[in-house]
Amino acid sequence: MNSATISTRKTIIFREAARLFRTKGYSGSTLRELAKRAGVKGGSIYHHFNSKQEILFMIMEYTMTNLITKVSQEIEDVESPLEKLRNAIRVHVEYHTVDADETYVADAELRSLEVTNYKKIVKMRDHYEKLYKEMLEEGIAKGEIRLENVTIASRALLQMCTGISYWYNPEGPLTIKELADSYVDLFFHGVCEKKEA
Amino acid sequence: MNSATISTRKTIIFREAARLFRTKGYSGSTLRELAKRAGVKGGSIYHHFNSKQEILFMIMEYTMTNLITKVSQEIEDVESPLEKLRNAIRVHVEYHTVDADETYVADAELRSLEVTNYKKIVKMRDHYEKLYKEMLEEGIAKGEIRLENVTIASRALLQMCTGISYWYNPEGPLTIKELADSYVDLFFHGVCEKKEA
Amino acid sequence: MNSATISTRKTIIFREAARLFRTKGYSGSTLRELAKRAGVKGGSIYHHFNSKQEILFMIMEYTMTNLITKVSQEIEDVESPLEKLRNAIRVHVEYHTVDADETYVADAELRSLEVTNYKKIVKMRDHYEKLYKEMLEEGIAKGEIRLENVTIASRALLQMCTGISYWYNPEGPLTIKELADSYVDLFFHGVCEKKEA
Amino acid sequence: MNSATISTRKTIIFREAARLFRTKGYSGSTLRELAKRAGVKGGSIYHHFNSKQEILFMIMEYTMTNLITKVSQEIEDVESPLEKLRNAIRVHVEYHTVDADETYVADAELRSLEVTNYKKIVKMRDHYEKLYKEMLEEGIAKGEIRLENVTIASRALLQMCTGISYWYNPEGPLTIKELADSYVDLFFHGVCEKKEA
DNA sequence: GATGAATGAGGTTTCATTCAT
DNA sequence: GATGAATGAAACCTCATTCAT
Repeated sequence: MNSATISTRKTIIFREAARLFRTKGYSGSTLRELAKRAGVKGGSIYHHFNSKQEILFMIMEYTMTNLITKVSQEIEDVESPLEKLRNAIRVHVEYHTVDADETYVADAELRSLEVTNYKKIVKMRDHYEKLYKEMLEEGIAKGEIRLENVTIASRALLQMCTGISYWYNPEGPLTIKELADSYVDLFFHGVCEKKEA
Repeated sequence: MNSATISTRKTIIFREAARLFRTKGYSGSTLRELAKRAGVKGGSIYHHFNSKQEILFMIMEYTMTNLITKVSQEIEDVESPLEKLRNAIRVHVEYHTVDADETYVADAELRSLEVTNYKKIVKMRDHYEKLYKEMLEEGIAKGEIRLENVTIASRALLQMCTGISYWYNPEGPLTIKELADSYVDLFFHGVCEKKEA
Repeated sequence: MNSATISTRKTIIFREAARLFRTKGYSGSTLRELAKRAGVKGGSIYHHFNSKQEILFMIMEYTMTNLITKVSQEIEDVESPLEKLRNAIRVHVEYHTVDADETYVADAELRSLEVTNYKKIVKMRDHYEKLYKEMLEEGIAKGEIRLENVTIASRALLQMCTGISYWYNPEGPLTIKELADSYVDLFFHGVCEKKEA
Repeated sequence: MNSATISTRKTIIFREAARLFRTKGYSGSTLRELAKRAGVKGGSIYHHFNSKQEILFMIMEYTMTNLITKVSQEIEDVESPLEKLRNAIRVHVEYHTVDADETYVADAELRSLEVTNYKKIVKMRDHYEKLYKEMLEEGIAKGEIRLENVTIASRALLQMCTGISYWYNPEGPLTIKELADSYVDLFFHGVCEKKEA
């Protein structure tokens, strides 16, 4: 689903679903309301999707695929681990402000997935998390990063950055670039003025 | 509701509700299942709570009250802003591992609150967030903290620490103390070895 | 149940039940609300009555007994059929303003009775209606009343007079006596100025 | 809802609802039974009506509209007040035997209406009652009617005539015309043979 | 492709009633 | 006599899904 170019009915439903699921949660959303928002009547959704669950799954799969692809591309040819991390954070933040609905849903609705779908998405999540762990480990190996627990750190980083889609307002004063820079700075150097806090 | 001492039927329902809401979400949870888990029959829940919504609200109110009280006490007589922050983070982390179900729900189900309840809880959240902003601002004023945007930083901190209740397993290898220390270290100093990353 | 003298808890429940059933109907009334109005807690009602249905039945039986007794006494030693009718209407109207709740319920809730109770009350109703039919027939026999259909007339009369308990306000301008006189006049002479309308 | 011509599922539900509400009262009726009587399964009713309350309201609104329209038309071009009254009573009686279920419900279930609906129907009732009061007043003005209290008389008349829908059996011996004539006669001349009763 | 009607399973809630205290 | 907790049946209503048109 290339949301940039084609805007068929299916795309509209997809996007409205993300928006609706974000607002009311998957269980709290009804297909009737989705239909209304998408400008169709009740059962028409079933011409495009086989079930409510399928819509959710496609949103999450689409989002995870995008995240993995974008971040992978961005760090592919970079040498420095810190440079990689900086790029990754920037792309992550950016994407969480552009497709804020989809990323919010992908983050919040894991528990609403049926078991088969759940496994698929968890696998993608692990893959994505692994990208960060590898960057951190590489940084440690090269002496650029000091860290006790890579798992905690990568989770903390992702949690903190993913949270952006919970509150970011594209019409607010902050540009995406400033936001990304703030997060990079925070994660790299913390808030203390001196080392011995 | 003092969950440590009394364990009436109401307390049991309360706790099972937190556990259930955490697992399946508020909308995805049914009172039938809650009743079964709490060991009562269907309608008996309504002797203790007026509605499903009320249970949710009580969980969130209880959690926010606890968080505000605990953190306030912990920073009350402390001089150094960094010491305050360290204590606050420790209490926050600790509480998110002790009442993990309740804190998870309090974090994730804001959107499931009806408008009146929503306003009350948001007010408490703002209060709680303000505690952190004030610590950060005090730290900046005293030259112990360098920071561009206090709002972003406090949100990032809370998001990152709150995330603990999403994955922490009390039977895993990490002690709460180690966990708290890791988060303090991360937020204070970041991951970079040197300043010029 | 002598409502004039004793006022035990049972009497209070009885009266509040009539008031409640009148306002919300039998099916629309709950024992919890009745309990609250009567100043007791939930299940205490069952110390005085065996079931909700029993309360209803007692209200209706009490009312019909009263009506039959009062009217019978009032016409017992009277010669003239018209005088009898006048007295009966007066008593009927009077009682429908005094025990307005009970009479309203007795009139409106026949359908809420279970089959055994239903039969008993219908028998009393028929008895009561028969009193009026007999007065009318006696009046016809003595040439004081002209009428085509005694059943229709007695029903019309009772319907019209019973309706009082639907709207009569004891604090309004009309006295009970004026009201009764109006109904007697209406039923005796109609509204036409001349005979050939 | 033109019950004479179209007979869609919605119309069927509407009519069965009137019949059911009449038999068991609004509160005493269940949508399950209504569904069964209308030949649909449970929730299907909600494709045609938004709630049980809406069905009740529609029955009452439909009935009051019909009554007002029919009576208004019938008296519109008539000169004599008594002739008007005669026509009005005839139409009223007729309609209460034709749509006996609906008129019964409209009469008996005022108290089951929610506040907004209640106000609307009471307004229509007042309008209808006013038609009768005006006829009576006009008759008094022209010297054709003698009457002390127009309100009492119009209420007594309506109560007495409306009562028909409580017992009229279309398969019984009485034709509608005879019935109407009896009521007109009763209300016009009363039952007394002579004036001085 | 779209729609409106229908379904049936299940959701939250209510309520008469029972019973140990 | 009174109470508060508990029950279970049933109430109204919702909703994902199907299907004939």
